[in-house]
Amino acid sequence: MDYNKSVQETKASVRLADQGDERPPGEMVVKFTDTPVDKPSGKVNIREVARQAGVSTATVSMVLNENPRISRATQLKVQRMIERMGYQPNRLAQSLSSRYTQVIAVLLPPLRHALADAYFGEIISGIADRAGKLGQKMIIEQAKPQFIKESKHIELYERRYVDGVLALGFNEKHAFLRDFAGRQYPMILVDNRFGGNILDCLHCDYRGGAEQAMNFLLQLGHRVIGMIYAAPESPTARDVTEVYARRLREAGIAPLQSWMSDGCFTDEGGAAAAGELISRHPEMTALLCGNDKMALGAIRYLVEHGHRVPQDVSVIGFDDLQHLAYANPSLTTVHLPLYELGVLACGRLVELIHGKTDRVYEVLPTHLVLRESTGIVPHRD
Amino acid sequence: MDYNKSVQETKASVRLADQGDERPPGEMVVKFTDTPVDKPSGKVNIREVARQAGVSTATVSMVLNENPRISRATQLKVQRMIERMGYQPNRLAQSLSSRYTQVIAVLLPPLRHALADAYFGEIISGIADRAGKLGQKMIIEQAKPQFIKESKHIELYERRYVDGVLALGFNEKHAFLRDFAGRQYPMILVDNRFGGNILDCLHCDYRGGAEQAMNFLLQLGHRVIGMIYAAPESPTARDVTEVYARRLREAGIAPLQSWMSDGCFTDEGGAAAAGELISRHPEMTALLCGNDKMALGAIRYLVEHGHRVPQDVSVIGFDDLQHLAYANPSLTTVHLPLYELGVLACGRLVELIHGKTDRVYEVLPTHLVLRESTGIVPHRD
DNA sequence: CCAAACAGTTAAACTGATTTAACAGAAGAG
DNA sequence: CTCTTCTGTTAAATCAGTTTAACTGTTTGG
Repeated sequence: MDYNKSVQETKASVRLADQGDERPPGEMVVKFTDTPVDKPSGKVNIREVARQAGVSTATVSMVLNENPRISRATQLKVQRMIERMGYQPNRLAQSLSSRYTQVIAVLLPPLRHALADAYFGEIISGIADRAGKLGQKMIIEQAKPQFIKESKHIELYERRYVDGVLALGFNEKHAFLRDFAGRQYPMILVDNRFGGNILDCLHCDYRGGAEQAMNFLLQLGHRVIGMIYAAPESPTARDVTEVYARRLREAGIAPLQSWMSDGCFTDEGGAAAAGELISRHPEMTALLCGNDKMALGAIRYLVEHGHRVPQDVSVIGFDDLQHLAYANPSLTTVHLPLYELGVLACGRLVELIHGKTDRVYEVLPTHLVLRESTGIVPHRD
Repeated sequence: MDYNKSVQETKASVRLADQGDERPPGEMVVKFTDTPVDKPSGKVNIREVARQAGVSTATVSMVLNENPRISRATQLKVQRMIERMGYQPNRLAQSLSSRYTQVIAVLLPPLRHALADAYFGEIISGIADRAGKLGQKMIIEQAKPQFIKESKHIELYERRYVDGVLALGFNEKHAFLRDFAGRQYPMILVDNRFGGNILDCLHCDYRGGAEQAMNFLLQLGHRVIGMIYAAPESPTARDVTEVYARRLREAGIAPLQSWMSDGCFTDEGGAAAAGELISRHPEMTALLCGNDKMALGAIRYLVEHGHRVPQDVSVIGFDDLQHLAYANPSLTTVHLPLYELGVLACGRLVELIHGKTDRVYEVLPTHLVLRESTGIVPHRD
């Protein structure tokens, strides 16, 4: 039957007038007006497009979604009409009826200014670029205690805000991550791993980076090497301290517990830790730092207290943040491919969302970048 | 319809149970006592809640939206049921029928790693915090050329992705901003203004900051003061150069065009510009820089080429980025209240979205932060 | 030549909320 | 003892899409 013929010319008022008489459900009633084909005023929706193109909304929807069951002729006809009317599908309606919101969330720890942190910024940059290419929008959310307490991380899915989450800067202490163990809600833990391999995750090769850094310091002749670590509950952070201790022992050096100090991943913490280590062990000639910020703080402390870097003390960081190449002295550091990590994480997450079931676990290679903050061990009498 | 039936089956509604229908009570009991009130399986939607609570979906919706027309008794009854069933309204459906998506977008310029930039990060941090408190989600979008060409910035509204946009890091060169002049789409230009006051905007008091910086340098005895600027198409950036030139003239100094160089807002650019200025004018004793990054680059160049900072050359930046207090030397800089700017911008945007019509235009106070990169003019023979 | 397979399209049933006009019942006014 | 007003609640329309079963024609196979 021709669709056009089945259309009845009915006005809204008419329709209301005869609503009493139990129309058979099969009969379709469509408003039909004699307006010109183009209707510049008012919002265009799929029904309007369908009417003007002389097809059903199902057809328009299928054209929109490139369903192969639509013939080339119909496809062109509808596409032209979409073009002419400047129609753009309402994505709320699309998401409501399809299974996907096309939005992912980036979850950050509740640090004061997490977004101003170059470490997170670099990863998010990668995520954003990839998300854009995959047609995903990205929302950013900070996991404040209140947020977790109210299970807002699950609400993100349940209320259909997002299809998936990328969690940055969390570790095994963050118990809420266990809510994702069932894989009911697509989530990838970025730049860390989780005990028992119960979560999908991706991280940089901190172990390899630490290995390179320690080899370099040992080659330069350093023996009394301190370590400014942070977040011992983080597996990747522990990787660094483990390699640090192992390489020292392998070099015939017995590291003391007092060679290590917690710098809390901050500049202030790094400075304080450096102060502690140097006053405990004035003979210390090198410091391995868990991130660039702490390294910066450490250098700041050392220089302020009359130790030259690198002539008296060498310092190595982790991260390779952009502008620290411009610090004075510029920082020798382990380069972490944070941008690439973001890109990869986003891609993998979208795969998970679309039903891929393989456990995500990848480790991205790192390498040492030599700059000015390291030098050969000073000769002392 | 089935709604009425379900009302009768509900024990809670005693009032309704004995109304007109004259059914034998046995029948009602038999029918539905085997269905527990809680239905753990399957998604709960508003219809399910309404049925279990013995009310209509309209009532549940009104309870959800705290409509005062609902009686206290009904409100409590429904709220308890919502609690019991763990119901959470689908926000896609809510947004589809209400006028609001409860999402705002942060639009960033197409810089390589804009998100890793502390300047943007600080503002976004403020936006995120405020947005969270106002129940808004925040999506982040980079305005690549392709994005603008395809009018995706308008699509954000038309396809109901967002209710409003905060534009960061744009200036008068960015023609797409004119699309917002009609105020049809709520948008606030953050940390800049736009010719003819045709856009809502908020920015820091660059003029006042520049004034303080110049006064300080002049007080220290500096006469030959260079300026590393950037983005001359940006009104707020021009504020700084204008004040720079004016204050010099007011101090009886005639600044040359060659005292200024473009540093492109980057470390590299700052270093290059410093090199240019110092080689053109070896007698230069101070540099005013348009942002902290360029100041950092400039210091780096100077130190590398045997100029001591601040003994030979003083350097002042703009921004007051967190970690530059830990640089060596630490940076004297004009503090911009970027976090607060973000907080305010978000608040104002939400007001616009909710129909406020006053033109937004505010200027936030700035102040000079004294650190180590500035000192009195060196004595030369 | 008839039945089965196939291609293209549509009607109708979803998705899950909000909103408005209508309505029933109680209270207050005359 | 009516008539009006006020309150609280509901039915039904609406937002704007997707999806599926069913329904035409048209080929193709036996």
